[in-house]
Amino acid sequence: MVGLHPTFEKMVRRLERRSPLPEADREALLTLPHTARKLAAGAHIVRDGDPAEHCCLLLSGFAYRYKITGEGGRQIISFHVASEFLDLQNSFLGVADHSVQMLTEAEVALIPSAILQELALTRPALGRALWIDTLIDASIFREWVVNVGRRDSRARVAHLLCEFSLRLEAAGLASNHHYELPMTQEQLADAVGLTSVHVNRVLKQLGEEGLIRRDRRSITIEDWGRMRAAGDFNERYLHHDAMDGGGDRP
Amino acid sequence: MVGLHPTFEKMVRRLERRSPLPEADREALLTLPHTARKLAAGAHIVRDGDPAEHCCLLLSGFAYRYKITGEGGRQIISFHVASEFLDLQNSFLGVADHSVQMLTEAEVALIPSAILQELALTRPALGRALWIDTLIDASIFREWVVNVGRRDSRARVAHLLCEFSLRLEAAGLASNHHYELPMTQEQLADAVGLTSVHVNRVLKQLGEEGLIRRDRRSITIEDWGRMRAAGDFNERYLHHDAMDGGGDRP
DNA sequence: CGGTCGTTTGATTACGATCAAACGAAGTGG
DNA sequence: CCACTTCGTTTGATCGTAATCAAACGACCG
Repeated sequence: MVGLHPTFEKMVRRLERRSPLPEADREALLTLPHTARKLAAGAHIVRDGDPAEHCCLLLSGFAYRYKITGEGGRQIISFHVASEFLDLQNSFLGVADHSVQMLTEAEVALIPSAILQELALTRPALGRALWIDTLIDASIFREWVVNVGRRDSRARVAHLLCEFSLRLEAAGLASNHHYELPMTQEQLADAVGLTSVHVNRVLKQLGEEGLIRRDRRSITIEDWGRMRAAGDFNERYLHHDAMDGGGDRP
Repeated sequence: MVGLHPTFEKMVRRLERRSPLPEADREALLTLPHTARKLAAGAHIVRDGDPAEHCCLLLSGFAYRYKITGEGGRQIISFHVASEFLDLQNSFLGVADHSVQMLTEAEVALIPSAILQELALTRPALGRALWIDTLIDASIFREWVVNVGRRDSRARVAHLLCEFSLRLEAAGLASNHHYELPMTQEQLADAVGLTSVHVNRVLKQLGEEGLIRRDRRSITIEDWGRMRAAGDFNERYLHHDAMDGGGDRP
């Protein structure tokens, strides 16, 4: 470990937004033993069925999780931006039940699962913060079940674009509902359970309706109110607002 | 609290299957302060938007989580059987982002979130066991995203029936792939993102193919191998096999 | 300047939704 | 005990959204 990547501090700040950390815990996170690695777009960090030996912190770039069905279809399960843990999910459960792949060129820090578990279980405040982090992931999964299960194509795509807008903004990668989509329409399609052809048509329609403007892969949500309505989007599930969790007794 | 409901012990055994607990932790779980309550089918234990003050252990019966879309559609997000916690998900995140409703008449134990959090954070082995519990929930959510996102109607229904078979068996409520479905076809439909009419047709077809036999709401999976194939079902995501989590260092 | 990958558009198909109605089982009250 | 109601299941007919098949177009790269 040579020189600490600045994203570590971003990660700590992100965790602290939910649950304050004592100085010692912050320090423990910043001195986490790890191996930094640079990965090309498309590289896998975990494959379905792998033993989960290390947990992966995304230092830069984007990644996504997915599963492949028996028919060969791909369903993308979540997207991740820098400063997020890719694998707290798998690392407590011996074997990975899904794959994680880089969406763009990216840097990651591999942290031995055992070390992170040790920290999470012996430092209550840190345990709480990390637990909340995985619960928010789970909350997003739930919303995605709803998205692919009960919304029509227009709403699905609009919903995803709204989610990106808020998550990228929180990560400092978007402002004024304007951002660069780091993925192809095919990947978008695999996230919302449609075909890329149909996603393309929906994007076109959203443009014609004046809800979004596109230029290459940059997206601008022109009318947030109508877009929220189109996507049946309610940001509560992101739990971006800080959190006391109803937990600290008076 | 008068007399301990036997399901508490079942819950402890369930948690221990994943991560062994010291006697003190087991004791702490069994002496958890709580309010027992009997609920009618259809009663809500949490509503979307409620503050999450207590965590709910299901003592008997069945329950499910769901969200309602702006269009009025309902998506069921998970089902739960006795001895499962209904609300570890919400209880660390101040506000519930989905509703939980009883599928059948049921008994529940309401446990103050703060108490459970306290235990989970100060007792490492217990924290680990509960954390794994929520991670398995999350794993099921991921599989459901795949199910509704990328499988056709026959596979979706078959998959859900396979999942029930294993989960009910683990809970002692099924054997030989035979069990009583505790829900209507409409609820089934809302879980797989189809209409009840179509679910009915799929069930009929699965029967004609000799994959299942039905009598009222009892289901028998006649040919587990073909049913698994039909549902593209791989039980790994249930993480029923015990677990060391790759975590305990040698 | 090809060559590859992703986007865009068109034509046709098909799966599951919707609308509608009959049927069956369980529960209620006269 | 039998009408009567209610809720869930089953079946049929038609409709519509998104999939599929196919091809052209555009951007970026070696």
